[in-house]
Formats: sequence, C-alpha cells, structure tokens
Amino acid sequence: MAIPNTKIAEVFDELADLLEIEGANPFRVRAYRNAARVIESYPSSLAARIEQGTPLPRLAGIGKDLEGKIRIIARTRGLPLLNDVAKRVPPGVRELLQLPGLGPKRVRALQKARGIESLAELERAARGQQLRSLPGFGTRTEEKILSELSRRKDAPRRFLLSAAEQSAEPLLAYLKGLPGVSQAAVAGSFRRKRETVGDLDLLVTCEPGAARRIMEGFTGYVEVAEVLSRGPTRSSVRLHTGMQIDLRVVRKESFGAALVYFTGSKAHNIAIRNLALRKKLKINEYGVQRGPRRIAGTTEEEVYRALGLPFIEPELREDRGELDAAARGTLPKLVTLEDLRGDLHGHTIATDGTGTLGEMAEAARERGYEYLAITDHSRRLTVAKGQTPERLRQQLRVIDRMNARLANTGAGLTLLKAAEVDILEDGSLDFPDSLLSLLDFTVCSVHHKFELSGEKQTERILRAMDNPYFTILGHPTGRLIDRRPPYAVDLGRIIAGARDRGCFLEVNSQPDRLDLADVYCKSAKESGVLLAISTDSHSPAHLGNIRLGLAQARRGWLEPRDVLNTRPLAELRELLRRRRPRG
DNA sequence: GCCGTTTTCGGCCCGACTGTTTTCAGTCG
Repeated sequence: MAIPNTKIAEVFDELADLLEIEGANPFRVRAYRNAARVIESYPSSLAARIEQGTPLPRLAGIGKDLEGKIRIIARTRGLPLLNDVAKRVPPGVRELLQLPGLGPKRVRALQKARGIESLAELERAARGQQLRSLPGFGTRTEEKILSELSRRKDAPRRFLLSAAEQSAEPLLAYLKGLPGVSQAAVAGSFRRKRETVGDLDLLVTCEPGAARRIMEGFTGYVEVAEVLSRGPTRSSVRLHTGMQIDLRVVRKESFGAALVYFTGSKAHNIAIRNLALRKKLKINEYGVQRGPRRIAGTTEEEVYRALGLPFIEPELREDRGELDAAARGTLPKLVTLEDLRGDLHGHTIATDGTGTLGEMAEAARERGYEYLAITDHSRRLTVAKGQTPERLRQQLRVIDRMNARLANTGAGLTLLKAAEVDILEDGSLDFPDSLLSLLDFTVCSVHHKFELSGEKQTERILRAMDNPYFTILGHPTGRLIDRRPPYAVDLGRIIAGARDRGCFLEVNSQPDRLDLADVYCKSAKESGVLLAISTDSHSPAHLGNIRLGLAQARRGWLEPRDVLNTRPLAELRELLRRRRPRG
C-alpha cells in the first residue's frame, strides 16, 4: 500500500522541527512546514500517483527539490536528510517543543547547556532547579515547565468541535452581558468549524475605556481555573475543562480586521498578507492601510473588498484554493442548514437507538424535514441488536402504517424505509437482495474486520458497491476522532468506484466521526459524487448533530447541488433508485 | 526552500505578552 499523504507530511514536519532547533534558515523551515500542510490536505494519494507513474500535481510551495523529496519518501518511506539531521538532534529533543513556552531557541539551549534530550530529562533538571541559571531562563520559567509537564499528563490537547461548543456558547453569552461590551464573537478554528479545536479565540469590541473592566470580568468568569496572561488588549485563561481561551478587545472600527485575523487560518492569513503586499497594502488585525491611510477594518466584507475579493466563508479559510477562487469569482455557494430537507440515517429502539419510530418522526417533523430514513442495523451487528429479515419486514409494515397516518395529518413528513446493512468481509451485503429490494435504499457500512490490508478493505467495499441495492456508503473510513484511526482504505479508489457505479457517500455527523472528513468531501465533489449529510441518530435529540456534518461538508466546499438530501422527496427517490434493476 | 505586476536574487506576515532583562529575545497565534 502506498504511503499515505499524512505520513509524507509527518516527515516534513519532523524535518522542520529539527532544522528549526538546529537554527536553520527560518524560511527554509517554513517551506517544509508549508509543504507538510499542503500535502496533508491534498485529497488523493501522492505516493499512489508516483507508483502509477502519473505526474504529480502542481502544488503551491512545492518546487523541484521538495517534489524530489516526496518521491524519495514515497519510494523508500524515509528521507536521508531527515536521518542526517536526526543524528545531530535526537528525536527526544523534538518532544520538548510540545511544551508551551518552549520554542526552538530554548530547546536548543537546553540540549547544548544541560544535555537535555527528552521530557523525562527535562523534568529531572527542572526538579533539581538546574534550569533557572540558564541564560534566558529564570525561576518562573522553571516553575512553568514543571506545571506544564504535570498538566499534559491528563489534559487532552484538542477538543471535539461539539465539546468546544459546550465551553464557547455560555462564555460568549457571559461576555455579551458584561457592561461596556458592544460586540462579541468566537473566532479561530472554532469559527472555521474544524473537527477539533485546540483553544478558543474570542473577540469583543467595547466602549472606550471599558477594556480593563472587561478583562477583569473575563478572568473572573466562574469556569476559569487559571489565568495564563493578562494584558490591556489580550488575556488568556484556562477553564476547568482544560480548554484555553484567548480574549482580545479591539475598537469597533477594527472588528472586521480582527475577526479576519483571529479567524485565520494562519495559512490563510499569510496568503492574504502576501496578496496585500502585492497590492501595496498593509493588513494587520487593526485594519487595511494604503500608505498612511486606513481604508478598511470595520467589517470582514470591507477587508476582503479592500483586497479586491468577495467575502470568504470562514469554513473555506484554509489556503486550499479559496483566494484564487475568490479572485476568479468562482467561490462555492456553500450548502446551508436551510437547504437540507431531511436526514438519511437514523436508528430506533428496534436496534440500538433510544427513541421509538414515533418519537424519531416527531423530532424530524419539528425540524421541518420532508423525510427521515429509518436505518436500523442488519442482523450481523448483534451488539446493536441487528434485525433479522423477519423483524425488518415487520418494521417496514409499521412504517407503511405510520406514513399513512402522517399523510392523513398533513405532517409533511415521509419516513423512508431503509437499513444500515453490514458489508461482510467478502464484500457481500448482510441481507439478501430479495429483502433489500423492499427498501427505498440502503446505507452500507463496515462494522467489523477493520484490520484488513488497504488493498483488501478497498476491494471489499468496491465489491459491495457492485450490488445494485448498495446506495450510500456509511461512515466511509470508520474513524473515531482521536480514538480510532480510519481503517486502511484507498479513498481515491472508493470515490472513483462510487462515481462509476452511481453510489453515494455519507458525511456522518456523529460528533466523534465526522466521516467523510472535509478534504475528502472536496475530492468527492470534484469527482461528481453526491454526498448525504446524515446524523446516524441514535435518539431524537441527535438529529441536531446535523450542524456538525454540515460544517465539514461546507469545509469541503459542498454546494446544495453536491448534496443528496437537499433534494425534494420525489427527486431524491429517483436518485436513490437509479441503480436498481427495473421492475 | 520557494518564488516572480520590483522576476533568477533577495526577499519571505505581523503584533502582543512574558520573563528576564535594563532594552529585548523568545514564543505564540
């Protein structure tokens, strides 16, 4: 199996870290980091292209040298340059960079002056008070290192987007209620709706002179466990949940510029600053300037307009082509919650859900949906009370009766008859075709044998797609964010396979799945494969998770036309049965 | 190491805060 892009990116990231510690040209370091980022977010396997002899795409920031190195890594799974540098800077030294407050310079000083080459050695030296005498270090730094070392043993480094919401929403409401606050917003990766969030960046504007009181109010928030820094315009705290919060106070006329700046991403910011430089403008968090004259800053629209661009949705700000698209006027009109007419994946108490059919239907109706698919598990998934063919037949009769009742009451909701069917190890489906033909469609998923090789797993899924009753591939990579890696599967081939066969892929909205991930959504869109944004609800309340899958779909540039469940029911039914044998 | 509406050299985003320093380097985002 070809080495995945993420592994190639890791090599460059490691190289960047080690070179930085060595004191290499910072722009060379940046070039490696940039390459790592670009490679990681490139949606199809570079190593596979190299193996097949197809030329590599033109990637921004990757020139002749880096392309050569990518080829070496793809072929040998290693890089001689990295081995050389690793001899001078042992891998344990790199771990030291993970500690907040330790950057390349201090890490190098620790190695040179104290021979510290691992976190364990750092802890020993700090306990022995051997750091405070180093130039640039002091007792405070030594204490901070010790406290960070003990903290990192339990606290998670990043939070699920859904967990971040739990911290962000009440805090934002609290800040809005502080005297003197006129506007407040969450920026950062939270606003870009990244699947995980490292910290929260909050921004407020206030009446002149109110900044100090607002900072006091912020650091006095009831959930604050620790104040990390406090200044007149910027303060940082850590909440009891372990989440770090940075607050900036800006003047009203800078709100737009600050929002752009603190929403990021960093790569997007660098790209727009470069664009500004070419246009002889200067952009920072306070505004856009032409020479001494300030020409924009109050709103984000104004800032982008000053750069000659239309507004760019936060979810797109990853330097993945959005600036080019904005300049050409080809930005996607991203799919919104209002565009979604229903949900195509939901469970009931018939298997592992906690809501009855009626409760699920009621929740869907309350959301104003036209349709909700009932997709209880197939028999193989015994842990989830998978249904036998007979139980499924029984359920279908109940759904028919409920649909008749819904129609009579003018609820405007139709329940679709479906099932989440296990894809067995040999690529066959867990129900016979004769039973599948009674359904409106299927969600087909891998729930066991995750450990197959990439080749076998890919073949298994493609074989399953050959079945004309295969409609949507559920949670296509099986990952659980930070808990279980995706199974080895060649998504490039899966996407091409879905396109060739007329199958669809799911964007599963479970908070820890978000599967497909954003970059693969984009890749599927570019291949012309439609995606279903689904919740995989196991209770009526889970229908609300749709916002999370929607966010990833938007990060993947999806427009309403790229999404299956933006279709009105009649059109949806046609799409769902287009592969079926006639009659 | 990359790149070109200052094009093959000489640039490469920019400001706040901390701690250690006594005017600023290092780190962070």
